[in-house]
Amino acid sequence: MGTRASLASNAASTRERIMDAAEDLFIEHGYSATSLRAIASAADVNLAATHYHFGSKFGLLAEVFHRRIQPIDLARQAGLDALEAQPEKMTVRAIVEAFLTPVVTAGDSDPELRERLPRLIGRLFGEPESLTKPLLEAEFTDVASRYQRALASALGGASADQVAWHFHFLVGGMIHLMRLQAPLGKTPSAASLRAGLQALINFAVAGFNPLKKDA
Amino acid sequence: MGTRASLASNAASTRERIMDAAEDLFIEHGYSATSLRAIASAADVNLAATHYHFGSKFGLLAEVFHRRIQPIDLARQAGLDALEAQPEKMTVRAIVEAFLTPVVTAGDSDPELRERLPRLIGRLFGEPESLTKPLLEAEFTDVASRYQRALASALGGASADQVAWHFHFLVGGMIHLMRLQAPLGKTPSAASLRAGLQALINFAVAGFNPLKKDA
DNA sequence: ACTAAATTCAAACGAACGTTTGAATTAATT
DNA sequence: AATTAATTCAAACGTTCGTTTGAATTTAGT
Repeated sequence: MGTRASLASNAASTRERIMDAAEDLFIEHGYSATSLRAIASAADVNLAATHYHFGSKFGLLAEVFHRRIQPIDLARQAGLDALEAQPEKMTVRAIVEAFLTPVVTAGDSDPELRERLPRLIGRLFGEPESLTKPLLEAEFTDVASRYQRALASALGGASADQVAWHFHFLVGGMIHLMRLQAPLGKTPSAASLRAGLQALINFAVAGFNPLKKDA
Repeated sequence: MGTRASLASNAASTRERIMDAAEDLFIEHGYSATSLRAIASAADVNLAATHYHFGSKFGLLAEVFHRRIQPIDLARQAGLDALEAQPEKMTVRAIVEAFLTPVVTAGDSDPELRERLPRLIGRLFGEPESLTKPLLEAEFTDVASRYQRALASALGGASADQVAWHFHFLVGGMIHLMRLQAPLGKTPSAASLRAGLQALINFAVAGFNPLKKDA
């Protein structure tokens, strides 16, 4: 019996069906409340296929997450690279935009992805830390601290601690935005993700303002 | 066999031990990943006691949540009542403070509570909506919309939609603040909840500013 | 002290869980 | 066509889950 798939013809089809179904169910019910049997059933594959392709339930989660977060991570790195090449454009607003926009633009080509990606991120940040820490440390910690350094610089050398707090709130607003069907009383009316993102950008840029030093 | 406790002598002791243990474990591992056996064991009570006192696992969660959120809810209502009695003090900052401070002041008397309360709230907002919706609708929706109305008024009649978006981000920042040991790269150094709350107040007040109308 | 209600307890219920097995089947290689 | 590897499959592994039962025990009321 093979231990892991490497490259085969229609194996990707099974793998992808499992990942798609898992993503849907993780979003809807969370990780712990989603069973591999429910995933296999929704994907119309045999239960054992989940372990054959992903090794374990957590391994499946890791790949589902990686598939979505990597493009965002790369876009964020590229966005900061582009700003660093033109230092005169390195404003707080530009940095905030570079951090936030990949979340929506990553799904520009695929309408289905555009809907699921934010919800997956919102869900994952809500899972217990013991579950998410290894995932986020692999693909979020680096870019987060890089953006904090850029913000501190653009703010004229503001305190790293204060920048870290504000960056926390920016991320918190982003995550909360990605859970729009969320428990906040009435949801805003024309709730397109893009409009919410623009509001968050304005909110965060204005929120960073008090930290600015004239230097 | 009795169906539910009403008032007895040391029954409250068992009830409270269960709720305390459940709170700890829900915070640490989330709702689904926490078993009633683990709760009963941590509380040093018989497994069946959980069903005797709370009816079901969800019933236990509901009471654990209610015990913590109700004082905050009442303080928030009282804070807005006080501001409405003195309309000249009804500023954006005062409203934001009235909304946020109960989260920390509610635990002023009990140091243990001060540590657990924010983490419980942070955890609960991260649970799947199907689980939290009935809980939050009972004890959060009303006060949230009341604060949104107050903010819209203090901002000189700003658009309800825009206020709703910004209030979303305020709540998102609050929740994220309450998960400080969170997955954000390095945690800010002197991370007392009160310092973070002050930073969030400044962030949010500045964030609401662009909505202000001169009217 | 007696009675009745409230509470605790050990034990078990059926169901669902993640995981493993080993044979059957399909695909790739020579 | 023969051989090997990759994948799918039905079935079961042992464990844990939320819940229920009914008797034992403790507490409250008279």
